[in-house]
Amino acid sequence: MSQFSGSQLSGTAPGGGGENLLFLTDEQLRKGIEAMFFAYRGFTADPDRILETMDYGRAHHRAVHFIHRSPGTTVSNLLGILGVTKQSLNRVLRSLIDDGHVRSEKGRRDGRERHLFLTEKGEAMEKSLSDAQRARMRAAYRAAGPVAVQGFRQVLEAMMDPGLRDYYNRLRDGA
Amino acid sequence: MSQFSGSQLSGTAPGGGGENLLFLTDEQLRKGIEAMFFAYRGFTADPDRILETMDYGRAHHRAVHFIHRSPGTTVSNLLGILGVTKQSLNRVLRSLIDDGHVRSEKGRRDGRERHLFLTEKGEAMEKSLSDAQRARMRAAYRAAGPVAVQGFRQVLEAMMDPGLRDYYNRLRDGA
DNA sequence: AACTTACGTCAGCCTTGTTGACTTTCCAAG
DNA sequence: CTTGGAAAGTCAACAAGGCTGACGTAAGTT
Repeated sequence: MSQFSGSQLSGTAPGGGGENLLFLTDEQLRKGIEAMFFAYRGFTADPDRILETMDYGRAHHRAVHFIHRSPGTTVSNLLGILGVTKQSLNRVLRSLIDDGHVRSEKGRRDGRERHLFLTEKGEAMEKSLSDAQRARMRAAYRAAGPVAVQGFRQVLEAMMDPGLRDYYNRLRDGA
Repeated sequence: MSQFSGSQLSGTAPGGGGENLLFLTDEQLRKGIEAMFFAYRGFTADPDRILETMDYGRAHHRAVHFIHRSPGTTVSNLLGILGVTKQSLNRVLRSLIDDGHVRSEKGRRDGRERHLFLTEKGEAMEKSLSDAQRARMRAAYRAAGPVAVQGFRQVLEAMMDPGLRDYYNRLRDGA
């Protein structure tokens, strides 16, 4: 019915030479804030359900995701990405290593560093988690269409803190 | 430089009559997942900094946001939106009421219900929190442009759980 | 009168974050 | 070679914010 009431989203200034001057009312921004809140709930819901069947939490998922993404990454690198203390990360890493999901390897160039890898078992777990999460992403992408997806990524990127945006882009361009 | 490497995002099937058949590789979906993760960090960073100066956390922010949004909402309504237990919400609500940020009013039609409102003090706090959050949203929206914003909202909406999407749309159409 | 709903609250538990302190290992600069 | 500092691991203690279970009370509903 009133599905088009959503298109009060934005516009260019009247008589404003077509430049990028948006009318962003507090209400429109509030809707965006709520969209982030509700969408993030959906975003984490599927993996959360799987995780709780194996005594892990979101913290484990995050670690596993980024170790999968950057095999051989170091602990301090991971600390920077995840933005937690080493004590907090260590607890999570400890249980992942003890359960045989993650392997920690002393650095050859720099012996202080530990390089982190997923074991076969860990890769399997990562796959089951990310399959669930990707399924929802795929459905959302399909429903919204390619143009929307492009915009989605642009806004999210603009929302990141600069340091993390750099990290994100490094991943993006394949590292 | 390689900013156009991001446009491997999606496409329609070759020879596929222009329908909505997207090529969504696991890699592309993974980028979306990471974008959500990093963007959400940015999204909460500013209010988090303010909250910690007043002994509140994200849980308080969420409650205050939705009470501001729907003044007079009931406890059980809020429980549904936030997806937490009443014990958990009550702890947060208790402190907000004790500190004079929230007012709880016995329902006149149904005396079992408690209707929640922000006090003046509560409204002021809400404003300071949402000003910070909106500033980032506004910057991101400006940077990405109106078309991107439209897509951003579409994808997020498609990512929500159906129940929350309904709630979101009810808010959206002004309730 | 009996049942149900909405709310509040007590007690206890878990995860995941925090700080602070201390140790071991190891690279690198003086 | 020594020393300073970085990377990592660990111990202890604590807090926020989730959870379950149980119980009580007020107020509608049948």
